[in-house]
Amino acid sequence: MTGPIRLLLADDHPVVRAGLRAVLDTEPDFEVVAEAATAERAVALAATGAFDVVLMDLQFGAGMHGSEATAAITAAAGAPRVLILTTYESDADILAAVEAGAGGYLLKDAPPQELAAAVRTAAAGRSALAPAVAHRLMDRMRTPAQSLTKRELEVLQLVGEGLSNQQISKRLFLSQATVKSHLVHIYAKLGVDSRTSAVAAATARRLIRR
Amino acid sequence: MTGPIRLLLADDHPVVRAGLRAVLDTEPDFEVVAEAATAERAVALAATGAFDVVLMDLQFGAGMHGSEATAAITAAAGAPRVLILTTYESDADILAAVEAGAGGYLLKDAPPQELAAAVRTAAAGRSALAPAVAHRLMDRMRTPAQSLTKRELEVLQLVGEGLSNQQISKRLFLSQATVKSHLVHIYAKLGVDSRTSAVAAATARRLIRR
DNA sequence: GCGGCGGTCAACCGAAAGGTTGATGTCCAC
DNA sequence: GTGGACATCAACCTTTCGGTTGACCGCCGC
Repeated sequence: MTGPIRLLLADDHPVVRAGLRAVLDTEPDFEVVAEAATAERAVALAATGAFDVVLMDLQFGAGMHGSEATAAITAAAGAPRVLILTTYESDADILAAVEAGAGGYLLKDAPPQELAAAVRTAAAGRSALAPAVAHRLMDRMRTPAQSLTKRELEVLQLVGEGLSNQQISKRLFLSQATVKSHLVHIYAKLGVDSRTSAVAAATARRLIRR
Repeated sequence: MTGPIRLLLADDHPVVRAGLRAVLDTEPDFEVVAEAATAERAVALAATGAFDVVLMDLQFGAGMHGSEATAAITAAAGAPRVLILTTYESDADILAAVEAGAGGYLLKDAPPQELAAAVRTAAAGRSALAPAVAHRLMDRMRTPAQSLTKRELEVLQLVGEGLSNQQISKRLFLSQATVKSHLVHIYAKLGVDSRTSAVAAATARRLIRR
């Protein structure tokens, strides 16, 4: 890398953007080139090819979700690396982000030097994971039997939001039979026997976000 | 007020503190005197009397909650004004903050100039509310209190822990008919039609703890 | 190629939950 | 002491959910 690492900050909170800029601009090898207040704007800016690393929030107030934007950005050839920077770590979020092609997953409570190190790691083409996130992934590897699949987490997340099987089937373009099938597997893996206890168990294990 | 407005920033995210500092330090009449990464630390610092306004987050990663800290700070004579600065606006959060003596309630997605204006408003002894928050309070005034009774919350809490009506009835020494009766009232008050969506709604409004 | 896994769907049944009506009793406020 | 809010329970009915069995397909690894 000849020049500085060129950064795009994507977060809907002006204060967070200012904080990231303050923290990262002091690093001599970084250059914060632009900011985006929406995921859509981040996708558009990233397509210009003017960035090496995108720092991407997951939750935007409205519109596209961060993981969708990540997928859109990384789909292009010569795309910048995308670093997820969010407040929570749930299996559902982490899997969606990795699936979307994220080059790292950080938590907003990270100290500045950890943040800077992760950006350099991502810029170098390696994966940058927050310790808490890495720990969760290791746990998942160790016990693959009782871990939920991506699809199961997707269903469980919607259950946690209070949707009925009918509503979930429509949201995910499935039949109710398939939703029930997933739920049966989920119950077995979590050792429960109802949707409410599944949500309680999943919340306790931070499998889904509340 | 003779000197500048002296500020204390209380937030567990280094990035957010840096952002607030960056945004507020550019105002000539503000002086960010100190930062606190925990609510406990904020209470201790506020007691020194070296501040005019405290910018307080509600959710800290661990330990005391922001509304508890607010109550502790405002209880003292000659206490600084406390401005809540958080991501979400739930009825329960807002009420707890007002109850605790907060002098304002802002959302983190506020533009910097709105933030600065709110700080000056609070320093002058007036109440500073974000438009979205003010709107919620007006809504609450218009619609009569529809709050859940103690017994209903008790039932809802158990529903949230994943118990069936049968299990709840045994736990509370009731018939299933009574449990169902409570649930019907709960659904009506929350505007939902299933136990899972009731839990989701109650969680979002911080009516029950998870 | 074959088996296993993940994802999809159908049909069926019993159990649980949702919804309604109506009733009793207590407590408190006006 | 009358009305209202809260809590308790019963009977009844409809809908949803939980559980099972069985099936088909695509993908990946051996």
